[in-house]
Amino acid sequence: MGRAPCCDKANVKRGPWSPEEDATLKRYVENYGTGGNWIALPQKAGLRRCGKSCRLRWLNYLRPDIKHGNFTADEDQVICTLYSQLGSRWSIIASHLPGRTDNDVKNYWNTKLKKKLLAGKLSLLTRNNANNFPITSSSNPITEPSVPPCVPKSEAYDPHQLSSSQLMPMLTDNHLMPYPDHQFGSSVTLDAGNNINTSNNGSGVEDADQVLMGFGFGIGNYPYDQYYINDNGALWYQDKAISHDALSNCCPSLAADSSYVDIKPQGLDQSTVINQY
DNA sequence: AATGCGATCAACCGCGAATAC
DNA sequence: GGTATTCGCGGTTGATCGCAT
Repeated sequence: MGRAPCCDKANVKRGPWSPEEDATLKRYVENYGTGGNWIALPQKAGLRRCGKSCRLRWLNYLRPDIKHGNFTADEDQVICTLYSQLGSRWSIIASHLPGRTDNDVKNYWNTKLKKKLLAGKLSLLTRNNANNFPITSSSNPITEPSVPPCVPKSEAYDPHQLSSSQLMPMLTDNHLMPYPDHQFGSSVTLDAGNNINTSNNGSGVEDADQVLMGFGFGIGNYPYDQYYINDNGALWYQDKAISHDALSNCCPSLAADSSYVDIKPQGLDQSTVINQY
């Protein structure tokens, strides 16, 4: 047996809302509220609409203090930063932008912001703005390292946009050190205070684009799905760490960052790096 | 002026989560 | 504890608009 439909599709109107319908819905919600039941609302309000349609119309268009269009540079940066850390959690991203709806942010990202980034016209995740969000690590940093914020600590860092062809040489075996016992993954959750928490999920798998974007590398199609970047800037792929030499070749200012952990000459293993730095 | 096409964005759909019974 | 109902979310669709040809 399939899922019961939320309304009688044959008897509800679909498509764009008329000004009269908008006025009816607005008047009803302002006078009586939703009553905690969107499904029953259209009948009470005298609308031939599905309850879900009413809810969407109210939340995305009619409710007070909604802003449409004209995203600012600051808002761009917030969206990029949070997307790099959370992925397509549009409702959470929108909650950091007063007056913006998840639908608006999603549309803006899909139609404009993504293209801006691909064209290299927008920088991603500086350390300063990364620290503006209430992101905390929820678990033991040794066994369950956090992913975001995954940027080095120096204030002098400028985000880089690297093409895949620039990045790939960093990720070849010639530049990697093997640590076969360690693989990490993470998940992102919200706590009761609506703070973003990251934690290990045990899978050892990350979305490569997401973390690389968080590191300032821009969007690309990287054929890698297992890596970890620690809070101090050590960049790992699968169970290996990228060498300082490799990083110097394609991302000099990041390699020059004094807080970047160059583990190769020191012969450190991953847990030591995480413990010490 | 007519047509084609890409960009935009409002709206819909289906699913999982949360809640009610 | 199980089932039904509702909510909220993210992915997708399709109508509309503006621009190029």
